[in-house]
Amino acid sequence: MITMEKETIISHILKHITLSKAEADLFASVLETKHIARKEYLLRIGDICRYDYFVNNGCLKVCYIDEKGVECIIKFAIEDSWVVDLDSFLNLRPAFYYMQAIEDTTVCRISKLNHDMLHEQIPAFQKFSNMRWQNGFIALQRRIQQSLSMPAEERYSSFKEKYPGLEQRIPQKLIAAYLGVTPEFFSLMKKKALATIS
Amino acid sequence: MITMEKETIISHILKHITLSKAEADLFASVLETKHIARKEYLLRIGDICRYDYFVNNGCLKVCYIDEKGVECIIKFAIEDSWVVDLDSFLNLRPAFYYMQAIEDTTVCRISKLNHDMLHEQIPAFQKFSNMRWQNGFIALQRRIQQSLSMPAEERYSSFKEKYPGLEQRIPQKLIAAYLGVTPEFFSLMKKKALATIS
DNA sequence: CGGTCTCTTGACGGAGTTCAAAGCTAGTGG
DNA sequence: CCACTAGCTTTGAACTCCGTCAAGAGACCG
Repeated sequence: MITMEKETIISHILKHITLSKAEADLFASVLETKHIARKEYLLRIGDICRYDYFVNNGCLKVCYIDEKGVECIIKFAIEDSWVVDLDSFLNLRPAFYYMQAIEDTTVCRISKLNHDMLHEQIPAFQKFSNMRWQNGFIALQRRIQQSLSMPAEERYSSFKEKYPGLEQRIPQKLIAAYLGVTPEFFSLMKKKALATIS
Repeated sequence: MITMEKETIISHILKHITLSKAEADLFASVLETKHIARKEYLLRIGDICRYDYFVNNGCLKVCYIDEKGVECIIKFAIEDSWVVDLDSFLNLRPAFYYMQAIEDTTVCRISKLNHDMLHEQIPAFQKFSNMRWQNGFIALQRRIQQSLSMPAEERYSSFKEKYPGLEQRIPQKLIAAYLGVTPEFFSLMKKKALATIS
């Protein structure tokens, strides 16, 4: 059965590669749709990440806990984006990251077994994967630059560009955790920014 | 002709995938060896990165200049590692990074045309690429964590783990640029670390 | 030798943290 | 529909890490 969620993910993929009808059907057949309520976990630290996820709607945070016990957010997974703990998924290692729903969220997931099968059966899918990780690599490089050489205020601007509208949907302490500053400092920073404008 | 440099890169690849004799020969036939003297550039900002490089020996720095005019080093390319400005190479965009030799260096390079050809002709090569960018992605994620949540001293430890012995080969201001601190602060930090031990 | 590059040292300033307290919001249950 | 609580946000003071500027000490070329 082809649900609306499956339609979305397939049309997302078709933006990047071409699939025959048979290939698209094969792909659709291995997708599983899953709902996660706000505050529920999609993956916990130490679990093995056995699925690759595509977010249909809602929003997840991907985090880890640093040595001081502080939650750091490395990415928000919003609608139309992929999310996986790659190291755990590929190498069957305990997950370093955890993923938790910030809003009620719907995802499509693909098991590792099916993921490998798709790579074998569909050459274009291999190509899609390649593109995905190359682009992911480029995006991460950009984030490293920013965290190395931009002050919090500019990182905040980048956040707003990268996730338009997300600021209105989530508590601001999560933005602080994404930027790598304390909620207290983030609050100050916003106030100062406003004062500069008016 | 199969030179020593070509041997090295091929045996590097064979650690990860299997190639037939014909495939290995095809691969070897498109490699070009190139020498870069210390302080020479392999790529300048704004150029198009037309090759994918494998470093046989020596060392390069991969850098950009931030808005304040400071050189930031995002990676050292030492012997047995790959280096390319991915965004420039894939999308034919002006390079954001530059690459300069820190020591006399020998590389093997593959043009974009041949790179694409290898992907078409050798399925295993596609797989190798995939692996490369997935691992690159995992490594970058780790570096983001570090720059977000570790003080300079711990980032310094990671540097020493990641590039064993490199510290002795390069000026310490380059390490500071890699860690994202000023040479002055780095000098202080090292002194303090020594004082703590003794 | 002399000049450039690199490393060290010190005084000072600013960005961001920590801790603590108080004010706000938004659920939640009665 | 109100009251209560838990979590979020703001504010402020003291503190830390790290940057800037400046000056001197080595070190490595030509």
